[in-house]
Amino acid sequence: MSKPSIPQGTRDFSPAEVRKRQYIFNTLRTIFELYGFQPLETPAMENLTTLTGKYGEEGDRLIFKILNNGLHEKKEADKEKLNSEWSKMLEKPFSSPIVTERALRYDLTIPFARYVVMHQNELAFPFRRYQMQPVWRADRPQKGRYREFWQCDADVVGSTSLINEAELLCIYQSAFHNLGLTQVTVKINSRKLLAGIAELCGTPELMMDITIALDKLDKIAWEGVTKELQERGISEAGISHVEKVINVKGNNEEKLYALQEIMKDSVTGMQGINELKQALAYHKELADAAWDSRLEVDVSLARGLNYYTGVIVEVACKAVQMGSIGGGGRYDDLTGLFGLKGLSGVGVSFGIDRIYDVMEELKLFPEQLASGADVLLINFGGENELYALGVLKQLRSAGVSAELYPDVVKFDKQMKYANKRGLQYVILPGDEERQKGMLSLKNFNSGEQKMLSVDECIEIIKKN
RNA sequence: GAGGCUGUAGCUCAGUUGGUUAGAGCAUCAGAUUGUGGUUCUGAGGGUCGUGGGUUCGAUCCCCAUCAGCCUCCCCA
Repeated sequence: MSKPSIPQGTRDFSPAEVRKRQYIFNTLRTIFELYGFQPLETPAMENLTTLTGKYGEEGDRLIFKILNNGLHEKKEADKEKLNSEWSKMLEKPFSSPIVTERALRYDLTIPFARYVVMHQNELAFPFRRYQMQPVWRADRPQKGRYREFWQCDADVVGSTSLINEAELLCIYQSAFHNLGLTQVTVKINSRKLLAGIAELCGTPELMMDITIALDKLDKIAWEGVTKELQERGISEAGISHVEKVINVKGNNEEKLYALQEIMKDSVTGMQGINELKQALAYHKELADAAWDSRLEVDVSLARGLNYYTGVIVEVACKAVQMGSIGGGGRYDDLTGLFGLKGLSGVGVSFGIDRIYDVMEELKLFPEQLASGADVLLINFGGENELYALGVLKQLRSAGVSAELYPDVVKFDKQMKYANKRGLQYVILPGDEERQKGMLSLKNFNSGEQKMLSVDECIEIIKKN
């Protein structure tokens, strides 16, 4: 017999971990609902053709594909085809519907776009939805990177208003505030601003190259970026333009003001700046002064996914060495990929596994999440067992979460069980208690024990 | 796709410059204590030293291969 194990990059979540994760989910769900977003769930698997080509070349490689069933049952003619397709797959990155036609969900945005197109006639636009489900990526696991992880997304489709951007920024800030996660920075930029930079360089077609190089600024510093820009074919004049842009300092207003001067010859760039200004202006009206996460215009922010077209955001927590804990942006024609033109969308994503890791490292989970039921009834067997069942019923109908030890085993074993479970109270329904119609209630934290009626027990337990 | 580190009890890890019977802590079980847990004491069980091969009189240790896990780059949540 082999040792039991789980696939690389996946995890079991033990009770205490699930409680903490639910705490995050519940916090986010409350906010999403408060902002008027509706819940949506989509299948764990999608047709492979729905996913391929949406995440770039690297993304395609990371899609978990599902092998078709019943390959051995194919007719002989099909098997020849199967063999040749299989050979191709061994030579190069290649997929064939005869071998695999389904794949695990890679993110929540593309399935959402697919859903919107399929249900366009039923939906009231602008459609606001939130979705909290696992996604899978065939990446190599490392710190903060899993092959199965959960995303919580909020998107609005069918509206170009920058109020949406402002609302989503508020959702981020509100969520991190409610989770007690400080030292969070929400970075904001615009793809149009990046396009404007490329225009200024005289090489608008190299926007992606400039973007990718610029994105590495905090890792490889300006010198490294310069080198990379040279390698990617940007002229010296262009590089000096880029340098001017990234050297813009100050608060958000000052930065945008300065960028306006630099960008004045680029229509697209100016558009990006104006959008940022407008989004921030709306945000100012909507934001709560108590939220302490920073909102920072960062022209080096790029975002990998290639469907973004407008404002883009990314969230980082400076207190912990960890990749981004969230990201998002506007995509002008996402549903166009599935044949529905002219619908603009904007959304944000929370990486809840990373948020969990960060909160764990910073010890931000509330203490009381750890415990489960409130009280254990000791099983003394015989008539006492029946007496205990009656008490159990009363406790539960009063809303006290309670359990009876199901087996008649040694007293100290039952007590040890209660202790290990971290329960607050133990009730001893023994001979004496039963005869008096009372209960002994023991508080496990103080060690104090009293003979009480059921109602008194309920009152004390509920008060705690 | 490239590179680095680590595989010894259920868990976390010692260990042997190659030697007979491989250890500790935690956990588990039993007892001290058959209606009082969390503290303490006593005892017990538990290992193909990741797998395969090589060197050797002898390998958990050295060499090669392989698998798995962790980490870094790339990319991302």
